[in-house]
Amino acid sequence: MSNKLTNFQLKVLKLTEKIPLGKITTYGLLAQALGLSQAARAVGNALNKNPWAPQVPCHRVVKSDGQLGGYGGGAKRKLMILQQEGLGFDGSKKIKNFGTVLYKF
DNA sequence: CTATTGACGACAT
DNA sequence: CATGTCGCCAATA
Repeated sequence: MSNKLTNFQLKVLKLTEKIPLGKITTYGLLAQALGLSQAARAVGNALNKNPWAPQVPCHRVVKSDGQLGGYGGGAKRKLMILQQEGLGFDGSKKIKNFGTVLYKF
């Protein structure tokens, strides 16, 4: 069982798990919640290894400008899931009412 | 320990 | 508004 998670990963996954249905957050905000305001990249990497997906809604984490960002199963998958959760998209690339659906810690 | 990589962010052009 | 460049952080080889 070589699935060993670092402390950093655990923190990220834990916060991600708290994102309410129908809302989203950003990699940067997650990083800030961890005290690392500039570790957005590292956060994305952590979610990429998410061992408990989709139990941990990593699909609710998007980029700071309202774009989707990436997803382990493919960006398309992420888009569909978010739509199912009631989120709207602008031109199929940006989240509608970004500021409104954005969940802040 | 050093180098490379990657689901990012901010700014410049 | 679209693209490019630099900076940041953690994980991995």
